Amino acid sequence: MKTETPVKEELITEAALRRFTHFGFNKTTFSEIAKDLGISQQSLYYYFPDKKSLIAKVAANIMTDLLEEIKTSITTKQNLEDKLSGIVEVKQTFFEKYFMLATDRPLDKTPEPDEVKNFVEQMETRQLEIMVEALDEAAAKKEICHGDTFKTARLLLKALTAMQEAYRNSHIIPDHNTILELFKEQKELIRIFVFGLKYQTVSNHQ
Amino acid sequence: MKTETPVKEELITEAALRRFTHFGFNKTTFSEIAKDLGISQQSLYYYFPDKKSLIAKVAANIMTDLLEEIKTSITTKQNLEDKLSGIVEVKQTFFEKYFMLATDRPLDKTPEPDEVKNFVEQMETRQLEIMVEALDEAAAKKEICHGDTFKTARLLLKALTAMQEAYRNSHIIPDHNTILELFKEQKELIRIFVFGLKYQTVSNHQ
DNA sequence: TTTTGACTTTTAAATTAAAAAAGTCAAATA
DNA sequence: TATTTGACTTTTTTAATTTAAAAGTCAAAA
Repeated sequence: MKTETPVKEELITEAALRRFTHFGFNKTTFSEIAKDLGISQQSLYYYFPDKKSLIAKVAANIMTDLLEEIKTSITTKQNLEDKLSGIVEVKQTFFEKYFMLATDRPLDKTPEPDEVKNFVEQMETRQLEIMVEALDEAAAKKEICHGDTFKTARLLLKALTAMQEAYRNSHIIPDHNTILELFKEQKELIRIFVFGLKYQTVSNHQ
Repeated sequence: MKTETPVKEELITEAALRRFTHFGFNKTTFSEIAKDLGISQQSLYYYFPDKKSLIAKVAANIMTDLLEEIKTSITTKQNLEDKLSGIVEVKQTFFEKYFMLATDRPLDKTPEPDEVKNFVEQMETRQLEIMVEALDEAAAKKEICHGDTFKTARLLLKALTAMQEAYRNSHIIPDHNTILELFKEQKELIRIFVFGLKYQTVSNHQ
C-alpha cells in the first residue's frame, strides 16, 4: 500500500506552492518542481497524474485555508460591520500572498483549468453563504432591517470582488501600498453599506 | 479658406462612428470609412492627419454627449438617490450603445491611444465632480450627513465602474439582458449606499 | 510500492514571409 | 487656394513555418 505517499504528496504540494506563489501556475514547470525536490520529473507523475491535478490540489489547499480563516475571524467579531470587514481583511492577506497564482505565460489569456475554476466557484458560493449567515444573524438581532439577505450579500460581494479584479487588471505584480488602499476602500464601502442596511431594506419588489 | 471642411469633417466622423460602434476602433480601417463615403482614402488624411486623431474626435464627441445627458438628467431629479441613479442610467445607455468601441483586433490587448485615454480620464474627473456636487448639495440640504464628499463620491464611482468593468471582461459582445441586470445591481448599490450616508458620515480620521 | 530512463506528443516561443493597413508626397483638379 | 487623388513607402497584422521546451506515456529497474 502507499505508505509514504501522503507525506510525499505534501512535500510536493509544498514545493509546488513555493514556485507557484512566486512565478504563477503557468510559469512553473513540472521539471522545476522535481529538481527542487531532488527527484525525477517522472516521479511527480506517480503522485499527480497531470499538472492540472497538482494545481487543483494546491488551489484546494489555499481555498480551504482561506475559508477556515474567514470562519474563525467571524466568530471573534460582534457586529455585522466588523464581521464583513474581517472577511475582507482575511481575503486581502490571501490576495496579496497568492497574487501571482494567476500569472499567465502566453500573451493570450489562457483560461484557468476547469479544476481550479470549480474551486473558485465553490469558494465564492461558500463565502456568499457565510455572508448571508452574518446578515441573517444581524437581522435577527435587529441590527439591520429585514430584507432579501441573499440578494444583499451577493450585491456587496460582487462590488467588493469587482474592485479587487479592477486592481488585478491594472497590476501585473502586486504592490503593497496600493493593495492597502484598495483594502481601506473596501472597508469604507462596507461601513457605508452596512449603515444603509440599518435603515433600508433590500426591496424584493421593483 | 476651408469652407466645406467643417461639414465634411462631420460627415467623416459620422461614417467613422457607424463603423466604430459596430466593429470597434481596431477592426475598422481607414479605407473602409473612405469607401463608405465614396471618397479616396487619401482624402481622409486631408481632414485627419492620422487614425488616432479621428478616433480621438469621435471619442470626444461621445464623451461630450454623455456629459451633456448626465447634466440634464441630474437637473430633473430631486433627491440624491435619483440623481445618482440617473447618472447610472445615462451611462448604461452609452455603455450598451458604444460597447464595441473597445473591441481589439490583436490577441494581445493593445492599449487605447493616448488621445482616447486622456478623454476617458477627463470624463472620469468630470463625472466625479458632478457626483461631488450632488453630494455637497444633499449635505447642504441635510439629506445626508456631512463628510468628505470627494472621498465618498470617488469610492462609489470606483465600485460602480469596477462592476461595469467586470461585466466587460466577461463579455466580448454585449448582451442586453445581463446588462440590464448589472444596471439594476448598480442602482441597488446606490440605494443602500445613499441610505448609509444619511446616518453615517465618511470618516476622515482612521 | 516507488522510482527512473528513454520515448512520444503537445504546446509555447521565435522566426520568417506575405498581406493589409497606415501614412507620405507631389501632381491634378476645380 | 482649397480639395482631391494616384503612386508610392513604411509600418503593422496575420498567417505559416520552424524550433525548443514542456507535458505526458510506458516499460523496466530498484
